[in-house]
Amino acid sequence: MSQVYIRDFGAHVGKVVVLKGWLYSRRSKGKLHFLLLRDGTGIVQSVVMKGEVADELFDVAGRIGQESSVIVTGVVREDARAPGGYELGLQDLQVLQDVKDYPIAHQEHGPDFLMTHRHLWLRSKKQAAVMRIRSRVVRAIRDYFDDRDFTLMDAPIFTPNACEGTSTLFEVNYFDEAKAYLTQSGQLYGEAAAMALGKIYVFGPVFRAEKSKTRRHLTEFWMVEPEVAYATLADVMNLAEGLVCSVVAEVLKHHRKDLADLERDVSKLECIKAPFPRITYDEAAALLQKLGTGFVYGNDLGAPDETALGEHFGMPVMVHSWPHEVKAFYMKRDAATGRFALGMDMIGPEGSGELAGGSQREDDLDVLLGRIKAHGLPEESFAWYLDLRRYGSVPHGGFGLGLERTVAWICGREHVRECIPFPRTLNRIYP
RNA sequence: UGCCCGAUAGCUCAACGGUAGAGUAGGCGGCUGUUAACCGCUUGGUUGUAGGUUCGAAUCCUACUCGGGCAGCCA
Repeated sequence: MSQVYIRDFGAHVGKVVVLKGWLYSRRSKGKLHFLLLRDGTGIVQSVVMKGEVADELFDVAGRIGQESSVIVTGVVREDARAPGGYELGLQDLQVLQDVKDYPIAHQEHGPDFLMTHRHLWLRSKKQAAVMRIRSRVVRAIRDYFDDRDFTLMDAPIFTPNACEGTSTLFEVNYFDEAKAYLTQSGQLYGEAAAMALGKIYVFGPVFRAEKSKTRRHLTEFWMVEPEVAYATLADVMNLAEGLVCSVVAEVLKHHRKDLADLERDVSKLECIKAPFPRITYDEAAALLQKLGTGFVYGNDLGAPDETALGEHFGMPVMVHSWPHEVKAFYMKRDAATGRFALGMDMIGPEGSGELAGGSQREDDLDVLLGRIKAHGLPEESFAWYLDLRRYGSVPHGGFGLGLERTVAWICGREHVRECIPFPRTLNRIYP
């Protein structure tokens, strides 16, 4: 008789099993207790009937508090009245710790309270479901690239200077008198890696010190950044599209129960199939005029514009060929006019915002050098990056996909702070 | 950083110038199939901080602190 996880109860009907977990909640009815037990893989109802167990054990079952740690022995039964279809007929109960006054109740709580108790909030059904899906998304991302012979090339987290020269960076001390910065993107290192190994991806945490406080922002978040030698903008879009389709399919395949617990409308995910709409910036601008978002041509897309585009298509939409003024210095421009940067933003549906951004990179040494000067960036800091254009430069490109925004979209969560175990935001670094 | 909103019981909220209340959680009791179980009783408060107006302030005013939403910036 050994431990069986709740997830596997269906294969143990009629058998006596041991469940090791915690008391999630209880409903008592006189000579009958219904204990909802959780073990990290799910929640199951355990039935304790007076007369079927020792009186003292029955009393204990009716007394222990929420989140008490318990080891329970019982018979797995199939029963339509039980949530999830299975229940455990309790025979023995061992209490490791009887808990009093667990802070989080089964009721509405405010965000500040929940975030302060994040270490406990993770035990709740929906949060656990989000974390399992997050784990699956990471796995699906890695599988996608690994299956296509990409090499994982981790970029450093300490960097000597800004990667893109735009975002506000977190500054840290780096030994005596030296300053270092937490990376905001592994892209430039990814480009070096792609020149060495052809197809690579960087996957790790990045840091942004901008004082953004919206439901789409974290100061520390995870980003996957593939980079491919000899790739064009179209190749980059194909890769991003394939990745997102694969991730959504994997979540749908393995997490129906979690999505149901999250009350996610899965029809919104089941329709996510290639090809995604691809429109130029100019086409997006014309569409936004028609949709009446107040968009001004020449600007970057604002949050309301992104939401409108996502609503209009009901699919991730890739907006490409941007006025170069609104895009980063390292993006290549179109050969015909030189007006447009060969960049793309993938905008998710349902208000999830920009899920990914990528581009074909500028591969000409002199052009890139000119851009660095024009942007007032310190040339010496980019010496190694310029070497990539000096020694065997080739067309190449890649994108960065925000993990938490992707998870938030798939899980139907309003806020990205629910989509990382311990979020770091403008106003919070505890717990 | 700008604009807006909020802070009252452990938690979620009500009371909007006149004795601070409910639900929930906790405690006690009842109930043999509950699904946020239900029923009865009950503990629980320096109304975020500091000042001001007033006979009287949770309520009106000012500042501060903390938090939330939106925008900008971005993934």
